[in-house]
Amino acid sequence: MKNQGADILKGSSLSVTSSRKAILDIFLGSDNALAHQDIENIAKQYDRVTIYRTLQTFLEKGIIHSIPTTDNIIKYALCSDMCITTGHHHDNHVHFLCDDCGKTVCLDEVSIPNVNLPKGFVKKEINMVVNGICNSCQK
Amino acid sequence: MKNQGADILKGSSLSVTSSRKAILDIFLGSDNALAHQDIENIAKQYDRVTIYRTLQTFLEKGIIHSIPTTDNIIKYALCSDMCITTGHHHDNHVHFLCDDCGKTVCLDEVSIPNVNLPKGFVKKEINMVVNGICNSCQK
DNA sequence: AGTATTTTGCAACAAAGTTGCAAATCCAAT
DNA sequence: ATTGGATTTGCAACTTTGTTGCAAAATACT
Repeated sequence: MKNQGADILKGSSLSVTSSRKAILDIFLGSDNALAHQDIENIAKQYDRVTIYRTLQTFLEKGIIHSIPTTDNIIKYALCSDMCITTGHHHDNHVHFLCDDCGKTVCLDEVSIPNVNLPKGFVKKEINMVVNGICNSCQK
Repeated sequence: MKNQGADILKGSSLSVTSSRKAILDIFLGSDNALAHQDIENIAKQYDRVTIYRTLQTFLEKGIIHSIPTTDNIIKYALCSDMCITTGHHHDNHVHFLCDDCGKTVCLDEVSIPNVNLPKGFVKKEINMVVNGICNSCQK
């Protein structure tokens, strides 16, 4: 557990740098998806540009995935272990955006149902984002 | 049909101005969803700020809806007649984003399937965006 | 440890979005 | 149709977000 971040980086054949470890640790320690801005606020010691490039790299390597949300802020979350180890994305889960606290979470246990598209449309990827009130804000 | 734009504006108790009519006409004449930038390119005679404000107003009045897409560009499309007349949103259709031509279209005939959320989560709105190849780019 | 490669931070820039305010436009009531 | 009040527009200035090139620093390889 000690060097989980470094292990993930090595596993994706990325060089292990302090900024990458720090950003990865932020994701590992967060229970919700994070926007670029969130990372910037927490990892103040690193340059804006470095954070942009790191997130980009993580996306390409499949370490994180991006979530298109209705509040027009791209959020990122760690991919499940399976994603990282196989290199294939199985982001087949629903995302939830709380209208109250604004947090975006992966509902890993809720998989996206299938849909039938009209003739001529070929499906490659599906994103499903549900807005509402999350379990913490609920009362 | 002549003053469809003006009628929609009056129906939403908005004053009828040339920019609003022009932007509404662009939507009425388009078969796919449009980004702010698209509008700006077509309606060159109007100020950027006016377009931002007009889109904002249309959103608030429920004349258009926004579609969160994976390409990180918010796109807007007209709401169905039912949306506008009832004032309630029934954007219960799937959106399709073509990876080839980049167009985003409403699949009005494909409704979003239901999902069961974990205990404590209350669903208010669902967005479903499918990426792939559209019927025009296929072949 | 020494060298080649990769990554970082800085500066400068480009694009996207916001705000305040005066001038122009629209609407409603004479 | 004209006038007066409210709304909308365009401009300017600004903030935020994202990008690019390059030299210095850190990392990896042997």
